[in-house]
Amino acid sequence: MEQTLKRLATMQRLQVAGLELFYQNGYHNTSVDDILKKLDLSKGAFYYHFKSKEEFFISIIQNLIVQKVYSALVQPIEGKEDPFSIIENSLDASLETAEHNFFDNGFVLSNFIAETQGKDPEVNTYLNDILKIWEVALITSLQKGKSDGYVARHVDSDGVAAYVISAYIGIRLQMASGNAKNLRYKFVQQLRAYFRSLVPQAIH
Amino acid sequence: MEQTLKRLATMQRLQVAGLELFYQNGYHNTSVDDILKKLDLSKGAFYYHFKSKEEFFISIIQNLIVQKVYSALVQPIEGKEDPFSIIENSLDASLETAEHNFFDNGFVLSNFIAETQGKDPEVNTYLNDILKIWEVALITSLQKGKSDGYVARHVDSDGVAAYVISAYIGIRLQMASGNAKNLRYKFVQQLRAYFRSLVPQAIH
DNA sequence: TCTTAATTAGACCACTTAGTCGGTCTTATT
DNA sequence: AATAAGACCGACTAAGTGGTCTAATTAAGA
Repeated sequence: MEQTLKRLATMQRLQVAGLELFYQNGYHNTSVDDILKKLDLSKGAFYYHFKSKEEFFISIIQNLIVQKVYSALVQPIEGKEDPFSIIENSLDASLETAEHNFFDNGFVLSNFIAETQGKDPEVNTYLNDILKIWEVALITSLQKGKSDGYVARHVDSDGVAAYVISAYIGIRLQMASGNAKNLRYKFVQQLRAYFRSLVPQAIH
Repeated sequence: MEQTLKRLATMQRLQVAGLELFYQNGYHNTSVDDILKKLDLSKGAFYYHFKSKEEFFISIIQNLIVQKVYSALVQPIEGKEDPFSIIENSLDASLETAEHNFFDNGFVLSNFIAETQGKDPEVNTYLNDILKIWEVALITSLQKGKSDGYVARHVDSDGVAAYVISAYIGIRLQMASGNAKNLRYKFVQQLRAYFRSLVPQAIH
């Protein structure tokens, strides 16, 4: 019992430090030794808990990254109100934390997807699965919004979801290169203009 | 004279092969030897023409990538017609070539920007400069569109440009993970809806 | 043809990488 | 206290890594 706790604690420490370094320097550009040095641990410890660097990365994806994305982008839009406003709010909130994070390096998910494209197909799959979760949540929210009269009937929910995801990925990449505050403001403005075109028109 | 030609030819061969491999496997995940092996050249040849791997990469960026982006995304929107339709056309055309490229790994520029974020600040700067060129072209086009009556006066050209770039970056990343054709169609649909909200309203 | 310079070959160096393995310490069980 | 299992250490290996250097080859000009 105490044992398992210690085991999990060490694994968690490794994963947290690993994610931080992978996110900062990229997966291929971060060595296992880098992570170990940061925690004053040894090779033995690492390979006792994980059987390879890749498996380690996958465990990070499935434990930490899923969580991050879910709590920041999926859960907030599971309400019953106007999809457009709750989506806008969740994106804006997420951009705000990015803006105030001095070491922001872009959207974790899209960075890793870009890096593992072609190479590392297995890892890439796990990452895309997370994107898919977000996509489904968006689509669900939009569909419900139709029944509730918030979203125009003719709207293609799939298309809107893909477009929203695209825009978010792109703006995060640009924000990481400076001028985050300004970009965030512009983004929300345009997102709003876009959403306005998808609202049911008042009869006149 | 013959010399210079040969020199340039070899450099070009190295750059083309380098870009291909960097694009496929990432910059950090491609060794100089990989490139050399592909061309049956030796270390000596490489370091005779380029003084380091990084300088080599920068030369690729400034020769090949600039060209690619310019001819695909900047030049096509330098017309005098409706900005929205020429922008839409240039993006669609660019997505079409991506769709039909079986080895599409996403948008070259954004992939490299993501990879060199934090690490490799110099390289990152050169890449962002190219994005900037595109941004300026978009803004110019939109501004001209206002005088010509294609774009509503109240529109924030900077914001629209940033938003268009974002969306394009994001959709390219998603397209690389399969289902390209469908995504392209959805993207253009939504882009059109968005643009409609930025057109001057007919007086009624 | 002889000389000189441009270009390429490839052995070599110092260093880093992911992963292994025999051993050690620590904790739980009897 | 004795035993066993869990957790960790750190030297080591084999395969790369970017980059250097000398020698060989090729082409140009006299």
